[in-house]
Amino acid sequence: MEIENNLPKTFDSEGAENKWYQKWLDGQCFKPRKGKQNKTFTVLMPPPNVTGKLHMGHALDATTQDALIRYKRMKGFETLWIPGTDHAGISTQAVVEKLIYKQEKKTRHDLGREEFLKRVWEWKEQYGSEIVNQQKKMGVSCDWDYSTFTLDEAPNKAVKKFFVMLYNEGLIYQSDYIVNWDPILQSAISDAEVEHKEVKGFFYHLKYKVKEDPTIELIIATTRPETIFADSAVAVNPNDERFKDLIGKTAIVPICNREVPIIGDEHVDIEKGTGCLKVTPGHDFNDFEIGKRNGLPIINILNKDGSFNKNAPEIEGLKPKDARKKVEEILLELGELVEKKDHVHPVGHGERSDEIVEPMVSKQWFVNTTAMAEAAVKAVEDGDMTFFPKGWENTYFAWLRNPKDWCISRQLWWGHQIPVYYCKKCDHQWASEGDPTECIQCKDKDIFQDPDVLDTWFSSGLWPLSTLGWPDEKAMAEKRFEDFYPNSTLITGFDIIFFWVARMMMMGMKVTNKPPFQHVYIHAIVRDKQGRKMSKSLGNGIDPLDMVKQYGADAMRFTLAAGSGYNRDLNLDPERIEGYRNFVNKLWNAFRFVHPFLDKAKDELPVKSEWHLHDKWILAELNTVAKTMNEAMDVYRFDDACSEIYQFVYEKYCSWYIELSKNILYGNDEKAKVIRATMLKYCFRKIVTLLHPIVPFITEEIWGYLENEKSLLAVQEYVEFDPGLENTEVQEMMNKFIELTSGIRNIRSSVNMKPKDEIDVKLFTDDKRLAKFVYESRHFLKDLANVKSGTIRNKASEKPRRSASLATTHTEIFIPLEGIIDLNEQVNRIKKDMEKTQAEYKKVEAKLSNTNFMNNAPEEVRQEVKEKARLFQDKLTSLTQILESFQ
RNA sequence: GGGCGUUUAGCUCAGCUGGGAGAGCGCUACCCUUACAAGGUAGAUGUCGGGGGUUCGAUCCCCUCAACGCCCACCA
Repeated sequence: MEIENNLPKTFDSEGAENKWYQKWLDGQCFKPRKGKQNKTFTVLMPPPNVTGKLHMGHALDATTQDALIRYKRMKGFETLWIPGTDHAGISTQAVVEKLIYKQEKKTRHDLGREEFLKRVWEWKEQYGSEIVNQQKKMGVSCDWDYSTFTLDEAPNKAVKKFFVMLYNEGLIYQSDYIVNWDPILQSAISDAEVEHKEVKGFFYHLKYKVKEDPTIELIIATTRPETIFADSAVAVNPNDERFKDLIGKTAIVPICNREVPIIGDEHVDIEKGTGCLKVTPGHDFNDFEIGKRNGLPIINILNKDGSFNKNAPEIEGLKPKDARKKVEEILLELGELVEKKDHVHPVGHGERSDEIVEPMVSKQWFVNTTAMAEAAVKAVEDGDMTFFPKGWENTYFAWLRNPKDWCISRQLWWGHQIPVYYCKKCDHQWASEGDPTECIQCKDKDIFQDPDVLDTWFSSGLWPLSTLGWPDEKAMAEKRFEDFYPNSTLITGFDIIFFWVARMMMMGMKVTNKPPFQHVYIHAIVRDKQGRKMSKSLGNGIDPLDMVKQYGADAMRFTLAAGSGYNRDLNLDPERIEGYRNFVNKLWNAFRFVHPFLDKAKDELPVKSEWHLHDKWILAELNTVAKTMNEAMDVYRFDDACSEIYQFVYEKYCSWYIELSKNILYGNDEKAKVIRATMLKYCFRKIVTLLHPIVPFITEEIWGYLENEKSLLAVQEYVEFDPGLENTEVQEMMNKFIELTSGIRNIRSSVNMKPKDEIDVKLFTDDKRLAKFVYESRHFLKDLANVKSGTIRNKASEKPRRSASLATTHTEIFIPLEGIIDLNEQVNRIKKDMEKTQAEYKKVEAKLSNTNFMNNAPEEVRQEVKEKARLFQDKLTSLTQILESFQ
């Protein structure tokens, strides 16, 4: 019979992507709507940088979040997924500065602050939404009306409100402090933005003379000889027998001949270096502390661009690298350099600029995080917020249990300007949420705002609050702050646990006393197939948009979801995307098979008494999958959810149920046809429903055919476990039936039979239920293994001799082919099977004859082992008899 | 220096509270069988990093060694 099929042989992913995304938007599917759970579920998207281009990390973010939010939406939660973009102070400013310089050879200083900011905004309007369009290609189902930019009015209000709050509590303070100074950005950066890298350098040993006794020469080890101009002391350990008598005397710094005190400080390690330390409070973190303890002066020898200033006249204007050479030369001339040897040591680099950061003392704004960090730790300890996988809380704790004050000022222009004002007349300083025009103390109009902007993470940290309108009451009501705060789950990568997660926790709890989210799911970092980080310099990046174009968004998404469980790396090989594209196509073709019979199918399942054994089986299997998938999705095991449904579609639905349906659908029993068509359709509905959160496009496309586009799958109810569909007996029978069928195919293959060759099969089993099952399925064996005729009897019956045969633990299979087959080959095959089975039998036998095992193992386990032994024995008996038949 | 993690089939990884080693991809043979060659059927492949211990029993728990990775740390 020829069945007409007007569906294309391969799934048109691009067509479906364009069509359905628009339909979802038109249908308002991504807006919150009340469901049967009567609870909300909120996810906040980590805002990508406006300068960004969608990379695999974003794609993974998008996939896991979208799968989760679609799942919860279908489960009947009132879902909200909030999108947005980040102004990314440093990188955006850098991008635009570069562009302007390239086009006009002008720096930002040439343009002035106001004009420069205007240009950045123009750039943002033009290019800032690119990444949003790219996200849409992945099918993200966020509520775009909630979309927020970190420099929008709402976040700006939030930042000011929070800043002023802390300022007035005394938790924000300004201080001369040693900070990491990035000479490229010409700004302070926070500790977290410093990356330590191993750098090859030298260990220099320098001579310092002692003024009181010119015969003594102190040898001091340093990796940075150029900083001697900033030395304000020499320190030794007060317990160091070699040097303790020198404490209180005076040392003379080479080149500049400055006289500095020799002091004793516990910090100095007797073992390390030469035991003598030059103290440079202006350009070293430890020395800064030593300086504070001992009241030493701070000498700054650096300009903002990292070059040396007039405090180091011999090297003024030089950058550190050249300065070091020059100083080395001078020291050599003076005979003060006694040794120089290779030395590898970690050096801090700016995360963004990749330039060596210089510790420098400057006036910066800080947040005292002690109390906030404590609260953030407690929330996780108390279980008010939970990490998935749990192990990541260690990283979180490590950061927050040892909090350092957070340097929040940046000497940039693009960002939230610090809301602190100064009066030129009376020098008063205050913080304000508004835009003051006069000094609040002396009422003079001559005031100015602090020129620095805030660290980007200061505004990101308030993201869960500001995206819901906080602190503006009207906006909060509009955005339903009360309903959607706290968020439900935050999904992000482990690299920003302390940059972002920890700060949101601190800031969210400071404002509301509640953690800003209940769960944090930390997903893997996407790497290339060899486990290397994807980077521009290695050129090993995989562009998600290329992959979407090539294989479809669904394949891309399924691959990422299938790779996302509790692992920390996701090594992505494009071949895997291709593999899952094949799966998507498999699903499509399964639907192509079902499609012509849809008009026969009824909307409701027939009464149970009309269900065929195979119907009961597939519904029971489907039900099991529904259970597992729900459980997996609830704990962010996307990998388990994917493999479960993959397995079902391939191994259960396509390989068996569809094959077992052909006989009926191509037959003459009209009533049976209707029932089977109904079953196939019913299953397909459930399959696409289960799969929808992961592969939304193809499932929506198929749903459109199933329901004649009367509804959208995106807002249907998810499949729940139904105890009424459980049927372990039929599942067990079907497994044995599958084993039998594979056995027959195995024999066919072993005698090199062509698929077209028809066979006669004789089965022998003592399992009566199985015999009945096989008997009722007998017509299907033609389709499954080209069986023309056959019998099924109990094992005591007379069996064919010298037959191609095989035994399972429950059944003996014979295909009488005497005269055609190679008897030796058959005998060898049986013998091999026998050896294997015997080995397995021995293992369990050993247990049963071990009295310790019998005395100690639980009853359950003993029974299991006994049952196994029995099965192996049965199989061995069968195999022995078959072998004898060849005698 | 401190901490975390990884080590299971050629590759990427799963294996829950200990009880017969799994998946996907790849590989081999045969097959264009009327949903699908982006497919089907059958098949091969592992001293579960090394050593020790606890246990009737260890891929799983404990100790130890090794290799690799990541994070943190003040550049003597």
